[in-house]
Parts: sequence; structure tokens; C-alpha cells
Amino acid sequence: MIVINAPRGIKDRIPPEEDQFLALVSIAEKHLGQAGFKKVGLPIFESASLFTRSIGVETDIVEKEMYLFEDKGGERFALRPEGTASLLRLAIQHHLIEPARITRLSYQGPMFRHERPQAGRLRQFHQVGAEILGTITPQDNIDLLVVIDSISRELKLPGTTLFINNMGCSRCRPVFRKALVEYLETHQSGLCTTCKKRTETNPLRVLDCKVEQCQPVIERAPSIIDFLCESSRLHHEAVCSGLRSLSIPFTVNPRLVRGLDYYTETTFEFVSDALGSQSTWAAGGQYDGLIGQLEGPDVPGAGFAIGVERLALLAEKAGTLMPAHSHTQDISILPLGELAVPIVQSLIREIRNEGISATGIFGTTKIKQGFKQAERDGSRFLLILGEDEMARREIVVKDLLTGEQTPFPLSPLAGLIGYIRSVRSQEKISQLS
RNA sequence: GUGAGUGUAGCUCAAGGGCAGAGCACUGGUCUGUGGCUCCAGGGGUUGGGGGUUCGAAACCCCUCACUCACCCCA
Repeated sequence: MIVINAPRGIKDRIPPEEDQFLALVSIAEKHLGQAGFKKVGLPIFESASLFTRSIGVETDIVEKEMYLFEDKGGERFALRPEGTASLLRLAIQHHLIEPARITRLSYQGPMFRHERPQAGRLRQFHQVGAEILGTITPQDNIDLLVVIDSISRELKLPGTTLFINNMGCSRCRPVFRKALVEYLETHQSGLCTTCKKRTETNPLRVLDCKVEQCQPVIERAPSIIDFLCESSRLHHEAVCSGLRSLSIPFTVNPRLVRGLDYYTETTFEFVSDALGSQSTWAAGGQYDGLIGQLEGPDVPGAGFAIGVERLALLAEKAGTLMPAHSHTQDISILPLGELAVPIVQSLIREIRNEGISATGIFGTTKIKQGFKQAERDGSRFLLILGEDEMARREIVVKDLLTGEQTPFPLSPLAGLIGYIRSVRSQEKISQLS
């Protein structure tokens, strides 16, 4: 027999990682809630066609990274590679989109892409995402950036740059695309083999190529910003001036091309130089045609997703990850002798009902091992119930931090409960200061 | 999908052809119902797996698997 390990690219979270991870998710959710986003629960898998129709058939995500499977009825499903398509499906199905109004929804959970894992890249990773649906203004794009920026500030994320671009709209993007293709066709000799192919299939992606050979061609390529129509240009300028007046620093990057086909107008990426080569920790943008493309009302939307594992890497570097508490449990209780066992069991239940965490130590009657187990439990207190204590109808409470030892009556328990609570609240106060 | 690097005790790592080791962790004792510190002792390994070279392989060669990083791509 061979031991079974987690599948490649899956990150197990062992204590205290999971607590830190969930704390990070709830910090992000707190900021989203303050910005008026209502949470939705999205399924882990969807009809495969949802993603091919939204993300784009030519993209790597759809072409080679989806986890596809058939159920017993022969239906084709995919583990979701991203949240936006799924959220839009939900919003359309339940008629949550009011064209004349704004709907703000957020989601959180694992996403799946079959890629080679590396630093900051997993096959199962988590995103916290948000979408604004309805009549999108530049101010909505700015608000998305404000939310991400406030999360970044709370966590004091190191080395972050915000890159902004505008992909144009349904009118001006084709004009730019045509100009770009013409330019690329006359400069084929300067391009790498994949970019030669991309000239046909997905010319905008050439701008994002990092191959050394392509850089001179890319640098002299036409810039989307120069091709924006009047309304897109105003949109772009409104976003930029809005960010300036909010003192949110940013860099316009006309070569910023997102990997999903549906983006129009504003797109953005938050990049940190404190990550490895997978340096984008949050990204998003506007999508004018996508909702209509999924047979919903023909209105735009805009949104973003944060990569929680990447956020965790940054928060750890910043020292703002929730600290691993020294005491994760309030008390451990050690019964000494058969007679003490049932008393301890009912005691545990009573104590837990008071909102105090407690476990019993039933595997040993050696007091020394009891202490060691209490430490492993992460308990602040060890309660000992032996024959002497039972004779006196008492239980001994040992504070493992101070070494202080106090007997309390077994009934009523109020004295013991009050004592634990007072020490615990002092502990919390000292942690805050 | 491609490339490079690394796989030795639960963890971090030594040993670079000649007896497989240390620190931490774990168990017991010192200390019979009072932990953390000290000191002492102990359990733990087919050196990722398979094959080859050799009198002899953890080490050298081949294959394979896994992990890591990078390309690609992206959160």
C-alpha cells in the first residue's frame, strides 16, 4: 500500500493556518460589506458551456486548464475556474439584475485550474470576488479599486502597484484591433512563434508577451489609449482623475491585457513585487457585453477577484497575518481514577455551555502526562479532579501561565466560571494593547 | 505542456564509494499527585521507488515518481 497524498497543486491548511486564512477572508468580506456588496453562495461546478461562452474559447483557461467531467446523465460540467461567469449565471437566473439600477454581489470560495503549480499558483485556490451589475459608471470602477485599496491598507501589503488600462468599447476596440493586426503583420519577423500565432487568434495578447525578442516590436506597437473613442476616453480620464483625487497611486499600462476575453473599458491589476513571478494578487475590470452574451439583460458589469493565498503570502510578509494565539483553548480537565471520569464528562458539558472551550484528558492517569497534554491542547488552565478533591467536593484549577493553583467548589460552578472568564478577558485586553 | 533544482528519522539538515548521524520533536527516568529548565536513557530509516556499475552505493549511471522554482499563463 502506498500512502495517499493530496493531489498536485492542492494546499492543505493545518492549524493555525486555517484560522489565519479564514480571518483574511473575513477581513476582505468586511470591506465588501461596508461597500454594500451582498454575499451569494455559488456552486463549485457549473455547466461547462457557461465558461466556454463567457471566458472565451481561445483562452488558456478554457482551452487547457478546466477540470471537466461528465455526470451519470452524460451532462458536461466543469469545476469553476473563476467566479464572475458563475455569479452572472446566478444573477440572471434569479432576475437580480435591474437594468436601471445597480446590483452589488460578492462571493468567496475555491476555484480550480489545471496548471503546473509554483509559488503563488495552485490548482485549487481561493478567490474573494465582487461584481457590480447594471449601469456602470467610471465611479463604479473607482469604487472597486477603493475597496481593494482599503483591504491593501488594512493589511499593510508591501510593494503593491496598481496598473490601470482601458480596453475600449465595442466601437473603438475593433478599430484598434485592426490597426494592431496590421502593425503586427508587417513586423512578423520580430515576433516569437507563439506571438506569430497570436496575431491571428488573439492579437491583444501579443502586447502582454514577455519574450525578449518581442519587446522592440511591442514597444512601438500602437497603443489602445490612442485609439479610444470619445466616450471611452472620457471614461478612462474619469477613472484616472477620480483615483488622483482620492490619492490612490496608479500607473497607466496600455499593454495590460487580461487573460479573459470579456473585458471592455477599464481593466486593472494590483501587483506586488513581494510575491514570486505570480505577482498579481487582485485583478478585474468592466465587461459590457458579457451579461447579454449569457442571455441576461444587455447591461454592463464590473468586478474583481482577489487571490486569497497570494493575499496570505503578502500579509505574512507584512506581519499582519492573524497571530497564532498561544492559548487556543481555555481548559483541559484531568480526571484521576475511574470515579472522576463521569464527573469530568458532565463538567465538560456544563463548562462548554458557558461558552468556555474545554477538553478532557482521559488517556492517562499520570499527572505529568496530563500537563503535557494540556500544553498540547493549547489550554490556559488545567483542572485536576482526583480522590482528594472529590472528597472535598472541589476541583483544582491550575493556571498554566502563572503557575497559580486554586481550588473551586464542584457545585455550584459559578465561582470557577467567573474566575476563568476574568482571566480570559484580561488576556484579551493585553493582546489588544 | 517545457526546463532546471531537490528528495536521508515526524521536522530542519549532515555524511560525496567503506559501520546512516546531529539538533528539535516523541517516550521513559531524574521528580510515585504538579508541566515548562537541567542531566541521563530509549524508540524510531528498506536514504522517494525500480534497475545498473562495484568486493562494497545514501553517494556514480539509467528509468520512474514526488516536491520546489521558472517558462507559459494567471488570482
